[in-house]
Amino acid sequence: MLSHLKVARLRALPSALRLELVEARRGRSWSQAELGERLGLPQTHISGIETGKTVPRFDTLLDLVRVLDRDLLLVPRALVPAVQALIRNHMAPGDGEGERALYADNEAEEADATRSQA
Amino acid sequence: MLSHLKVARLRALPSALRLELVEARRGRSWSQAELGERLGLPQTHISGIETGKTVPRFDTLLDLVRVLDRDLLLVPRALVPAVQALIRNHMAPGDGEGERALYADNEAEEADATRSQA
DNA sequence: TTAATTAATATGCTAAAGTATATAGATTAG
DNA sequence: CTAATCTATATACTTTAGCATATTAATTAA
Repeated sequence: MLSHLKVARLRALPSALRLELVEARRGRSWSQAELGERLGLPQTHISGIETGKTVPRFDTLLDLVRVLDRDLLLVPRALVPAVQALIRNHMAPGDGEGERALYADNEAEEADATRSQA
Repeated sequence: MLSHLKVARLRALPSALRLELVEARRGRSWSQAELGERLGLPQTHISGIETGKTVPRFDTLLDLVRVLDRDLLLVPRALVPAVQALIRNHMAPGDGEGERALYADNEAEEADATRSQA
């Protein structure tokens, strides 16, 4: 039964994505409190998201990335590498803006693999 | 017009995204229960997400789209149109799969509860 | 018609997101 | 040094995602 691979649930946002968020915020010289004000979120929540303490709802994360001039797009798996290349190409090499990587794959990160099946 | 509008919080996933999820699932001839089994989610939860009753956490939505052979990518705003074009181009016209639109912008969903109660 | 499948809804519950506040540990400016 | 800023953490509280279950309605087939 190899088609029964259960998806390991993330316990936090992928570190690459979190890094992107922090870099984008700092690239604008915004403090966590400043970013929170623009979103109507407390500074503590921004901290929790950036440090991986909480997994935000999709709407929360969407608001967050949009304030940082980004968007979350639904992309067919087959096109992911192409989109990644597009983004990398767009980012000037050695850009001081802190625009670098994009969040791509699972990375397993700190997934809680333990899930008792009935 | 006024430039700095407060970010209106989504009360549900954008309808375009929800539509994509439903079409992708049906394209694979999966019932809500079948999809839920693969994710470890109850059918009722799938229903709630698809109908806009609940906003899933990011990890939940990520699991969901990945089972449907898609991914959520963080894309710089300036590149959103290019990525959209890339996706549209990739979708062959008349493709048997339910691959059509992609989720793009806010759309001002609002998602007022459609109370079709009896 | 009956029976099975699919999807939506309702209730109750638990876990966690989200809010508000205060504060400690850094860092930087004075 | 003090003072201010930024970030992480802690506590308490409210809201809601998520889980389990049952039910309703609509569809589909026999």
